[in-house]
Amino acid sequence: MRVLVVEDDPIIRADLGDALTAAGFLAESCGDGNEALFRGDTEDYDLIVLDLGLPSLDGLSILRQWRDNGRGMPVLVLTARGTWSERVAGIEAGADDYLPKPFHMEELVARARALVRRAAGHGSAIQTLGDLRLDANQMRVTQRGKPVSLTALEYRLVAYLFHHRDRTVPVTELLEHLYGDDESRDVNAIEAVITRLRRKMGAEVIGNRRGFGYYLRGTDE
Amino acid sequence: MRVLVVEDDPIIRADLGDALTAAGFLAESCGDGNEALFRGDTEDYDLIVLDLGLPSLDGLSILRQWRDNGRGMPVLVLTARGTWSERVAGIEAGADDYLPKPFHMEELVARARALVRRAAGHGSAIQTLGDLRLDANQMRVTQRGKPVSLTALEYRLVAYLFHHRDRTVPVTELLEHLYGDDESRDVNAIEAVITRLRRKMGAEVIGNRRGFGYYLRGTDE
DNA sequence: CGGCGTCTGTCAGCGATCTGTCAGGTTGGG
DNA sequence: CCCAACCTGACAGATCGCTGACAGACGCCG
Repeated sequence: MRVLVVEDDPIIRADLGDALTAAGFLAESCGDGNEALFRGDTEDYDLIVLDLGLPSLDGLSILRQWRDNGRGMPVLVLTARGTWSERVAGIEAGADDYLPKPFHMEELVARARALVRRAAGHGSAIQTLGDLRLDANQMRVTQRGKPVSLTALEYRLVAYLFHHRDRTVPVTELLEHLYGDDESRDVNAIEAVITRLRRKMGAEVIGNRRGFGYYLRGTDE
Repeated sequence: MRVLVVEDDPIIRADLGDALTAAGFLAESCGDGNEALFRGDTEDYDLIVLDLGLPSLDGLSILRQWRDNGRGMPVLVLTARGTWSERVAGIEAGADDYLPKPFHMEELVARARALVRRAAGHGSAIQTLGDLRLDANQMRVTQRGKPVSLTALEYRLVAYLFHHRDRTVPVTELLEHLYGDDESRDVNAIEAVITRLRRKMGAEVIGNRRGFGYYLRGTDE
């Protein structure tokens, strides 16, 4: 899950990044409005956390431009003053959720998860597929009730496949979402992770369609 | 836009109904938890506004049960006390948005609209032509309901013809699209692929107009 | 600081599958 | 009738995905 944090205050930005990273997101951040506008337009994020109080370019304008350009990713808006008229403005501009400062990191994380979940079309933080179960809150995967011990990277891959269970996910997409675009990784890196995952969960769990990509299937299918 | 308001206080319930009706929704309401549970499970709403403080049955339990039953409609949760831990609980249970009382009706309406808007954004990636069906999500093609096993290249060709079903596509265009411009492939490469496709799907599916190119047609036309 | 264990990307080799090429055959228009 | 366009089967080289081995990176702890 790739998330972009747009926030000018370096300290808050770092805090947000840390919290989201700890929650299993791949967090990138940016403090400049124009850069944010560009990256939101060109890159593929699962979520954007957007502070409205930016110095260079108004957050609402950025959001509006994204929407005008047809970008539909979930956007969680942060703002310092919590008047309801401002909330309405944010939502009308195309925000998916709204969080007034000050807020608890736990709440931000919960809302971030909810947005990603909702975007994926699922209602609950706990999802099951076959005898597999993914708990987004605890970042745990269980199989037949038994916990599967996964590394952070492995979990992110499984979680991504889980959220896109109805599709075959191209390797390029996995590369984009597991690592930032700046990092150049070999396709083989994904293959290595897949191999390790299959060793842990059984070869049947993750399927591959040559030339297309990977997909998840319950082991009891 | 059909919306269900679940709220035990008759006055608030009426206010909500009025505001939503004025906003263009078709509002139904209900004050009892068990009835709400049933209607949410069996009826088809575009949105549900759910008060957590119900006498008979806890709102969170209702929500959780809906989600467990696979009901994915947007749910906007209302609650009296606005502690952040409660919000987290609501969101974790599968709420799509959260509004603490007291709130302004304008904000509720704005959020309701946003939720419905977002849920409507699920454009279908499935196209049909004759007895052929192309699922862009799964990157799969079915014929008369039966899946056709295609390689990546074959799929790309079919998908391209599908997207340009209304015209005859020149071979040069297919070459350009299937391979990068830099790669020099023989026209015969395309012909080979076409042959393989016809063998898999039946010769009638892909037509050719001598000197012009290829086109797709449903096999039952 | 140094040692230790874990995580993870890279490399190389292997099968299996895919797919472009070639060498014909077939068709259709002029 | 002739030529170009198209079809097709066979085949070999290319590609893709899988895996084991390895080493650099990182964090942890004494």
